[in-house]
Amino acid sequence: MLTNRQLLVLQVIIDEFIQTAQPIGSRAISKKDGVSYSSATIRNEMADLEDLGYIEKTHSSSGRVPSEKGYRFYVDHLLSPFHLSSSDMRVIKHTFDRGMVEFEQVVQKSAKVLSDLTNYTSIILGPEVFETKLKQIQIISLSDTTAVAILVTNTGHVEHRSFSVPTEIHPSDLEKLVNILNDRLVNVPIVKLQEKLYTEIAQLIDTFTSDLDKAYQYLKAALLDEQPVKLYVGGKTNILMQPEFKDIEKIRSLYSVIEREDKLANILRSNSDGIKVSIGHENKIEEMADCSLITATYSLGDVQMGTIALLGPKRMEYSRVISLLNVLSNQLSKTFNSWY
Amino acid sequence: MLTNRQLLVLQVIIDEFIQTAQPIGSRAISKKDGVSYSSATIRNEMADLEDLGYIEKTHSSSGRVPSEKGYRFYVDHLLSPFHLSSSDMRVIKHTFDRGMVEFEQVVQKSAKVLSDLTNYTSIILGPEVFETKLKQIQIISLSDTTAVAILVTNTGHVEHRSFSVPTEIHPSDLEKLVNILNDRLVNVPIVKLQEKLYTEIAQLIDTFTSDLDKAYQYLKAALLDEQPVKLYVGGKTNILMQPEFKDIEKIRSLYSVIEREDKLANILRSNSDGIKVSIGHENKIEEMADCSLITATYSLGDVQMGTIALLGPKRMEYSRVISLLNVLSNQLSKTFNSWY
DNA sequence: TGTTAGCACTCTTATCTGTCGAGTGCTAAA
DNA sequence: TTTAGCACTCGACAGATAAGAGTGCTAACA
Repeated sequence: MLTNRQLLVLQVIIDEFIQTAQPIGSRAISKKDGVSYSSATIRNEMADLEDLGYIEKTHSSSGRVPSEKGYRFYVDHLLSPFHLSSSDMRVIKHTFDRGMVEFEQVVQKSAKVLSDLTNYTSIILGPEVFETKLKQIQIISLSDTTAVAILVTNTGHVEHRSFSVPTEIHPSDLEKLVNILNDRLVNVPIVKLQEKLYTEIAQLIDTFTSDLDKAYQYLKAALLDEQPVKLYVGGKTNILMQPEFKDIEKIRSLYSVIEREDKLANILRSNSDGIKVSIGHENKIEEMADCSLITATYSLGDVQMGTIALLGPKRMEYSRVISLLNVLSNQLSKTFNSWY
Repeated sequence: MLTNRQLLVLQVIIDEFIQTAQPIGSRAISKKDGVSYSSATIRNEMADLEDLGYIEKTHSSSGRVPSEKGYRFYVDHLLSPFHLSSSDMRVIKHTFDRGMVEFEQVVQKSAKVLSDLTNYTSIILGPEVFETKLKQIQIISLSDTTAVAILVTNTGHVEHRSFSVPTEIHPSDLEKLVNILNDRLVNVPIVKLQEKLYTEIAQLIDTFTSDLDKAYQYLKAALLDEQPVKLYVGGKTNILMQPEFKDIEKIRSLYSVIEREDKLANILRSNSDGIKVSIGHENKIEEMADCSLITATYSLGDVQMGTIALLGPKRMEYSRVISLLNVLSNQLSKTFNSWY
């Protein structure tokens, strides 16, 4: 168990390091407001904190910097509830007040606000098709040989696929087919689509002409194409401003992760609920060992819809960032719930 | 007018510098295959080339590097027609052979191929709405208060907007409205949509009930929202590998441009036809003064559809890159033309 | 017993110095 | 016209030195 004084010292070190990114010396701590001990006393405490693994030296005669264990402790026990500055709140309110009606727009603006306010990189995982249901299928012929299929979900999400139509398939067949599909598939969860298409519908189709079957084969291929993950990243270049990333190699390896949207999406998805903080090596991805990732979820009703996250150096303004994510995830949930 | 020997020396310097990124000395040139003069002779020629502004020294006793004027001359006069290696061709063919049917997919894969093959950053400007025509408008109600409007163009492009519907608007009104719109607007160029909506349609609506007018107001707002530019960027991190960008400041300023999609789109749009090379300060954007940008266009029939570009250091493999862009822009045009 | 002052020690950082080598420009000879 | 030779320039690199920040330890003090 840490003594009160040790807690104080640890807190000062981390608070200070978060601001300056420089190792903190005993003298600097003893001169801080609220600290009434001499530098020698502080030195003793620091030696103990180092033994316990909460802080580290960068070299044998340097000041101390927080270790990952130190950050973890800080986040778990030392975080004071933070009140967002009124200017922060104003910016957020202002963003959400201008009555946006489109999903992408809301998410994109949110990502921008987040990265602008924090100078970190924001990542938002768009709504999963999970639990969303099919509202309608439409097929529109563009020419004799091409058509575009449009799927609309109950959340207002639109997916579309162009596909080529062999000339031997008659437009009326397509139309019939779409009617069948709409009959059978409306309100089916998107994740069940594939299954339904392969069993129930396939059987039904069999009872019709072979022309219809051919049309079905084409449409099926178009509909079941893997759907890209919707990921919105804001402020990618903010990372470049952080002094811990003055090394090009680090930037390169980190960017190589950020560009891999599928990987990133998986990481974000792993957060089931609430706010989660991953510090340094707590991140499963080796390349993110120098970063912290803070994720929060937003939802539609009771259904979790997506994830919103901030990626920055381990030396993050945890308190502020967590408050911001809280406010923003609530805003997102509120906005979406107001729509449906 | 440059002598043949000067041409030779200039060519060797640029070829060599493109490969090594190091200043080239007279001795290195004289030892090259195809050069049968002593280093002293080369030195004299180099002094002349420097006076003429084609090459520069990095310091008073260094080897020479090409100047922008030198690159310009190289691109205009010294470029030998380059034949793509068979492996390059294979990669491209392989990408386009797998029967893609969707616009976004094709463009995205193209961007990836380009950046992978060159280790530069590829930028593709998606099809402009210019000249595309409206194929169909659909409105699908999601709930009592929300609906999504879908526009399909003759090029298979799909745009959608969610919007909220006040309860006083009856679904049947919306339906009527859509029928009117489809009647009047199908085959109207997208760029003319706004105009038409404001004049012709507005008048027509006036003759109906005021309910319809209200629905129209809502729909109009949804349809006329500014449409985002479609820009696909591949291999952003490739820039980090170039030795000329080992300085973080340069990366930051360059990335700040790449992230500004609207700005980037404007630059690409300025290329009207064929292949265009912008070297260093020839780029209007100050931040791109250390880069070269090579753009090519692709088209549907006679109509120019979009632009495809590569961004790299001034020290680019111009010959290969130009060939690649040629092949790829043709492939794109061919693919799209085969669809419609 | 907890706290503090003092001091030797360690390590980083910046600056300066001298040396080496690559490359040039010029001159004179072939 | 071409080339060999040579003095000169400049950057890169390796030590050397000094300054400064910070520590750990010991002894004195309350």
